[in-house]
Amino acid sequence: MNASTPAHRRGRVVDEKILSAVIAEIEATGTLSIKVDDVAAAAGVNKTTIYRRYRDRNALVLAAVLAVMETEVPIPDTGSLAGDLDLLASTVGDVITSPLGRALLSATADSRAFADVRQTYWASRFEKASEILRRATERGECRRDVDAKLLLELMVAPLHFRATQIGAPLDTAFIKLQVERALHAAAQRDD
Amino acid sequence: MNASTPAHRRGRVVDEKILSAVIAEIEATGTLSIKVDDVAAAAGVNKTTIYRRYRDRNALVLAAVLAVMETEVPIPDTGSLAGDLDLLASTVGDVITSPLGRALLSATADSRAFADVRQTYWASRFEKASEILRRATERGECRRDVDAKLLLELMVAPLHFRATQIGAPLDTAFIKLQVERALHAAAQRDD
DNA sequence: GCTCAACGCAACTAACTGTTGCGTTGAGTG
DNA sequence: CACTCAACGCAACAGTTAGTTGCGTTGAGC
Repeated sequence: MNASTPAHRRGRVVDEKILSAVIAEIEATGTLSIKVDDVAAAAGVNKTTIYRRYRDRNALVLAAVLAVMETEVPIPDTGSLAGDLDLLASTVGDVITSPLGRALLSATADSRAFADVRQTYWASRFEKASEILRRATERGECRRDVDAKLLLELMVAPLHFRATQIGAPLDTAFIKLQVERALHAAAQRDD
Repeated sequence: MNASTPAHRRGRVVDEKILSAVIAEIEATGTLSIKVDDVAAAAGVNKTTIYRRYRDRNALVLAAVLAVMETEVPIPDTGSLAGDLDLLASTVGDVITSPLGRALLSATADSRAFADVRQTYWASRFEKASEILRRATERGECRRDVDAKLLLELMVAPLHFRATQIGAPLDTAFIKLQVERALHAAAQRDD
């Protein structure tokens, strides 16, 4: 990401060891409140080395989180709007219910920086997923005046709310219901 | 809550001072990660006294949160389903966007106990608000086979998602949109 | 084989949580 | 009024974790 980094080969190897250790630790504990000492031990690296690269623990966790979020999530292209939304909703559901996902989405109040990360994440995700609606419009499966991002937001919101607040399992029936509501909103008006 | 508490009059006064100090501190910092020393200072009470009543900081915060949540929220009764849902959505929006509400709803990963609190809160809230749908059904404003709790959940979810994840303001237009979607779901089928 | 940045290591400081022992206060009882 | 005993204040303490500092060690590249 930063081509200006001179850093001997050692540097890059250590970077990866640290960040993957952070992720492993977050997944193991289900919390962003990980201990720097644990990360150092898991990465086989001294604590001092970590603090030479990151200002404080927050910066460390933030870097690891950003690294994960940069992994591209493929945009579904099944040939039909229903298929695309179904696949997208399932994928989002998986992310939300995974240990790492839950830790990321729930940790918020303690850091303004993470608020930005969340907002950027969803904005980017909805932006890219809008491609689904664009293709659907070309196929005539979708009204031309549909707000793609809003439609996606309203489809994902119930999944997120149920997983984080209600605590109920994200069963396939519930996911399917959200997809159907989205399809209904995208459908041509009959009146 | 505990009738077996003998406690001289001093006890109850101190209880209230402590809990309200906790709430004030949460509102001020926007976090549940408050410092016990600060609470003690704000309550004009010694730290030891707090630890004599609550096992640890988590128990203290939990008690304060529960005390707040026990304050009854009035169920709207405007005479129309649209009016009731509009008022309900606005109230929920206010809660979600308030400093205290945001702190409560976002703090989650660090404590299993808080997960139960959230679930209980929404379950209780939707249960009581179902009365709105029951009255609407009696007035013929609502289909008889509507799942009241599900309808309310799907109306609230976008508000919560936008406030906590998207970070966008909860403007009246967005709230009104959710109310209209709920009304549409409750409406008699025309086919 | 020389150099210098990256790394390891140990010993700190600082902040916060939770504990302990003891002295002090004050509401209820005789 | 005097006595009692639980509730409270207080100070000092132990334990954990974040973050720092100074110095010795290593290893890639010239």
